[in-house]
Amino acid sequence: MIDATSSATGERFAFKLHATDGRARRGTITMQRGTIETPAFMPVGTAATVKAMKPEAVRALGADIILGNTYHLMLRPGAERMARLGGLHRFMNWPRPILTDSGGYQVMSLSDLRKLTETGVEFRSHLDGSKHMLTPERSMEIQRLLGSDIVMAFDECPRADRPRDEIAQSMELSMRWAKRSREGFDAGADHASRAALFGIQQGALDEGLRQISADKLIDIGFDGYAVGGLAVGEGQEAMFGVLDYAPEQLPKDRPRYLMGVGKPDDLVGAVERGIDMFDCVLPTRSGRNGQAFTWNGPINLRNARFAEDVEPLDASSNNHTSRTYSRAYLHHLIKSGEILGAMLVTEHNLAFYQSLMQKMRDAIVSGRFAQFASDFRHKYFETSS
RNA sequence: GGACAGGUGGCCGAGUGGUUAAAGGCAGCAGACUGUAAAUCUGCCCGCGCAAGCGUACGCUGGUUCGAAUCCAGCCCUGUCCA
Repeated sequence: MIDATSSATGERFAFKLHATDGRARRGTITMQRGTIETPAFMPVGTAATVKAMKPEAVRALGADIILGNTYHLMLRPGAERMARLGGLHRFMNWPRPILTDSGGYQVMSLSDLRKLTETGVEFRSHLDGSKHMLTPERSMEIQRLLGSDIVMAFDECPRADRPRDEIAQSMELSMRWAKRSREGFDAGADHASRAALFGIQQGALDEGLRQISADKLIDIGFDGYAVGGLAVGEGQEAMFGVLDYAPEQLPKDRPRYLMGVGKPDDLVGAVERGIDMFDCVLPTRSGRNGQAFTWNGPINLRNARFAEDVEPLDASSNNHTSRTYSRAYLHHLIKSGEILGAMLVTEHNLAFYQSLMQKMRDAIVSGRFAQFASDFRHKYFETSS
């Protein structure tokens, strides 16, 4: 039984639902390093940094939790070294909760550099070609050495366009790995008494496979449940199709985490369907590439139309950067390859994402989520500003 | 005045007889990015045309040749050096 047991310094993991509106949920996750207001967006900090952002600035924008990555940190600086340095939180000066991905995504994204077997995955480092074995047990150990608060089970994230029998086999493998992840996590008793473990549902676009996967995960028992294997090229319509049933296949009293999603309109549609947590590289990566998210849709600040646009990105924002620097200036910085351009647009995008989550949380509490979603889409998909 | 070196598409710069509307880079104009191998990647980039295609192009003028950015002559210009 995976209960939200207390330890000496407070609750290990507790999820409380405060309000629902349709299928949308408003809740709070309480952990020793802090609370997480849901629906939550978690900025991605793969290599012990939310790129172009100081951690204190990430926090100031409203993030309660960020992501780290097992695979990348295993290669550099190394899990054992990280442990000697006092763990990821101290290392990067982020004292709040950190969720670490298990390396499962790299099984797909680095598919040319790895060999997959029942035991696990042998990676050839994209940095120096050295060989590294990642198994469910080793992934759990690395995440323990990092000092992760929310540990993700080690899974295989297949492309959604694979044939059904391949998807089925992959899902079954991920479920066997989920069991081994559970056992590996529990073996690190001291860490397990402070951290949480999430399972990851697979099954691509197949409702039956998704159900089997959910049942197996529930049988193993996790603190939270992720919907994995989406936003990997299937398109929003297909993704929403899965989200019409997948969240309800998972326990109501546990957080549901949609991994790797997404665009602002993806987030709205997913919250609408019962998702509580998200992470995505889009606000940070797009920020570095000159794309800014606005309430009137995304804009590409490289475009010539912004060269003399004195308007800020969002005059109504409570974020200083968003309402201060002109589009013309950001256009100039991005086109010039100046570091500050990446920093400012990243900050704006993260502020926009956190603001979007805050608005969704407020809308759920006040029972007007459907109206909010409708208004959001109306503005977002109108002709852009 | 003389000796070398050189003048290529917005810029830099390959190309030394046909496969060249002319490599590559930059700049420019767009697009993409979803558990980060990404401050990255892709497309367009002489004019007209939806296109097939047509027209104009490698300092200028003339010549050699079936064919010239490429060879020859004269001229103009730039750089370095010598007087």
